[in-house]
Amino acid sequence: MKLTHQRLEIYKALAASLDHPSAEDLHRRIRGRLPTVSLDTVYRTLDTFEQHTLVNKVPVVKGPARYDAGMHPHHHCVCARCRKIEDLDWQAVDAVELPSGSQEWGHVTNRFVQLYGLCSSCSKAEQPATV
Amino acid sequence: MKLTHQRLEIYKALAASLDHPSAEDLHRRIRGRLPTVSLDTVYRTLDTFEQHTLVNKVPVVKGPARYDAGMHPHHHCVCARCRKIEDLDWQAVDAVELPSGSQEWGHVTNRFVQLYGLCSSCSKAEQPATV
DNA sequence: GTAATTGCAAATCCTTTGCAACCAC
DNA sequence: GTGGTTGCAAAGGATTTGCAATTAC
Repeated sequence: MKLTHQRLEIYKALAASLDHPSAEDLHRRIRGRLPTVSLDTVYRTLDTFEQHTLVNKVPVVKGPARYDAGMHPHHHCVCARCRKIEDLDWQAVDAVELPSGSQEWGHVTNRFVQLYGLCSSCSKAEQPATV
Repeated sequence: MKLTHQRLEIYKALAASLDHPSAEDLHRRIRGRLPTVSLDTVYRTLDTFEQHTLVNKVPVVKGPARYDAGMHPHHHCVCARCRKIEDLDWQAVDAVELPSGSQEWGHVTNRFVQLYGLCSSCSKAEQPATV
């Protein structure tokens, strides 16, 4: 894998983020340093990183895919209203043995949990958006 | 919520499915009975069902959203290669208390786990697709 | 009768792809 | 030098929206 300016900036921007940015978020964030970088390069680069297990794509029900450079095992809190995604460590779950059914299903490479609900700021707001 | 033919067929088709179909899958499945139903009605109807907590949208990293009419708490096994999604009961995880961090985050309404990997048929195939 | 729902078409959002120029190795 | 990578533009897939006609209540 070649080291290009674009890849370096994209990786640095993602690693510095705590908010699980989308490809477009990252594109915006690196434009100051690399004004000519294109959005499709960001997409391609994130794909490449994912294949090399440098980043993770976070599954979402709505809107653009979100990315995460923290590769230690962890989970997510997802807000149904503002779509904020926050990391969560939950060792009690990590420690639970895989259920017997999973062997029959196939070969599990990783598990992750999403806690779904309303973040504290959205809890205060009156009209929760739908999932 | 009005009961229309379209809604009834969509709900029946989803409830009869074990494979977590996409909107387009469902559209195809009900066309035999309702030849004029449109895909956008399927989307709108699934949205409506979701707001009434009759169905769940399953978060995916790639491809169209998938739906699930089983509303009892359960989890999913997701194949990285063929994108098959299978239900999984895992009471050991359901029993784990929410971590202390989650209270600070906000109000958690539900939790779900994805076991990610290769299903048994894809495990036998040689070249796993990327996430 | 009335407001919600539908089908159609078009628009929008997000992501991917073909291709020629470019750059890291 | 060469093959992988980029930027551009255009295409593609998934989903949403405006609107007039229709339907459940």
